[in-house]
Amino acid sequence: MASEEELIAARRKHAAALQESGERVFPNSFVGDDVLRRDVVRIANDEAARAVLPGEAELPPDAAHYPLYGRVIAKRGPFLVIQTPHGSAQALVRPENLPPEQAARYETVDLADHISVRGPLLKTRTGALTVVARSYEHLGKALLPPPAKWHGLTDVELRYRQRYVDMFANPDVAEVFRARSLILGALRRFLDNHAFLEVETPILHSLLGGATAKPFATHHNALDVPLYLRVAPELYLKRLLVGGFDRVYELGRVFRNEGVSTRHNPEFTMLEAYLAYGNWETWIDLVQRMLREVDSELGSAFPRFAQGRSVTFQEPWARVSKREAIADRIERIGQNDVPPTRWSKVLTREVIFDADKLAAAVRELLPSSDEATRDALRRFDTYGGQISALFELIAESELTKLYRSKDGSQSVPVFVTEFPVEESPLARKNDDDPRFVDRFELFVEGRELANAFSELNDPDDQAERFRAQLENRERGDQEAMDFDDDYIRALQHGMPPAAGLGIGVDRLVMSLCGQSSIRDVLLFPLLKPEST
RNA sequence: GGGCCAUUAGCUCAGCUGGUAGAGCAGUGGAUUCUUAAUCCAUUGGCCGAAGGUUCAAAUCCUUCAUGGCCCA
Repeated sequence: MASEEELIAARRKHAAALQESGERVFPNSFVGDDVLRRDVVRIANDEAARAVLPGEAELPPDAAHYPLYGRVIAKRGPFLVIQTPHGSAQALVRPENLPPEQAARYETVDLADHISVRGPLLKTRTGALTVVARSYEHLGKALLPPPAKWHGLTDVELRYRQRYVDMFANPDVAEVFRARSLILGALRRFLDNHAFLEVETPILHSLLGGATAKPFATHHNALDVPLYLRVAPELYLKRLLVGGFDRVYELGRVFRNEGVSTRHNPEFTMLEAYLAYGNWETWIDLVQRMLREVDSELGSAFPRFAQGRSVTFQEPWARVSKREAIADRIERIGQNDVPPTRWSKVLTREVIFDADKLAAAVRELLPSSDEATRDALRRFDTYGGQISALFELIAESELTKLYRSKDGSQSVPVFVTEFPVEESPLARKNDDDPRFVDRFELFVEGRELANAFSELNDPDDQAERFRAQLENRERGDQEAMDFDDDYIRALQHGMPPAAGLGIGVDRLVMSLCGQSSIRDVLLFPLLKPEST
């Protein structure tokens, strides 16, 4: 008997035997004592604490009994290994030491069942802690067989589709999600401590805005209106600045109707925070302090995630304009594996910083460029647009090589500034150079992790930008924003000078926990429906 | 959207230029009962992702499709 059906049949047979013994297959009367259980598991995994346990010979007859309950993950001789949220510990179960009806129930135990034992603690001959079962209780049946104990579950698709199995079969996986929870808590703690108010704004939007992205469309039946799942909470959060909340943040899900990849999931978690009476440079300071605090908290609770990382948050971060980054990238070819580029023939620092010379250089290289490069450079026919395109084409991928820690062993986070006004429809223009907006993006390990800018609070300018978005849409841009009349009205009531920050929380968790795929930091990443 | 790779027992994997499908774990029966992937003996278990094609013969070669992974856009 060993096809899947037969494996299940064997377990159902055990379940039936339990039932006949007078026990429920899925009882619910057990109440755990997690404080004591936690102690047991702590001692089991702490060599110094184990050392003082008595051996079986010196076990006093009145020794205190401790509980151990959870999922049975291995049977070794007379021992059961029991998995708990705090780690694993083992129990020594000798049927002859149990009341007969409990011994009979122990006969029905299968791997992956939930059980509980109570008994004194002792040190085995090999120095391991064991709970000597003086009582045994069945708590719940697993009707399906668990994955192989040694290899765990490695089939990636099965891991994502059956995350519940992945979590108990691969304890490292569960650890990432505990770390994720801590990171979210640390972000909240930092913002709460800096007078930010956590708010919740609508996820169902009737207008498309706050980011340029394709939305998911849905429909409200009773009102008979079309709705979108939000692509960003931005415009609602800024309405709150008008309303008089100086510092707000929202940590929540946004939805973008795009492809999936190692860096993209259609729903992902975004932190957006807004502060009034400050500007984008306020965020340069605050976001460094915030991420360093989060990093430190993670490092103390989960040291393994802080070790061997390719990026450090604790050393000074880099800050460069896109023009400087392009110039650095050209000038440092050959250093630290920065590769050559055909653009080095026409680009020098002088050319990059001169609109006319840059345009001439682009004209020179454009005809011999591939299609993707030509598309990128033609997207915005302006100096700022070309700077932005060149940054993405040649500099962005090299950031981790260009900006390093003091000893060169790790990359550092990089603030990239200088965004053309055309690609920042909600950001305030720079006072000295209106071709650009007051904005940065933060790159960590070459991935865009955060984005911040001074908020546009001039309603007339904002209305202009919305109109430009509508023109983009007429030219076929499916990601263009709607014209939001109510948002303009809000700005007309006066929004204080302000700046906002957005952080891709999933990408932050990826960097902090050393995970290379976004699916490894999402409990249930989007997959195509299982075929039947 | 493009390229490459994968899909064989519940899980993890072998299976050579084509010749009737294998192991470990798990399961079952027994032994053992201080083990650390427990051990020992015996034993069960397969639509070889799906559909076509080539062939005397296909897990193996070809085509298409499905699902997933990695890289690129």
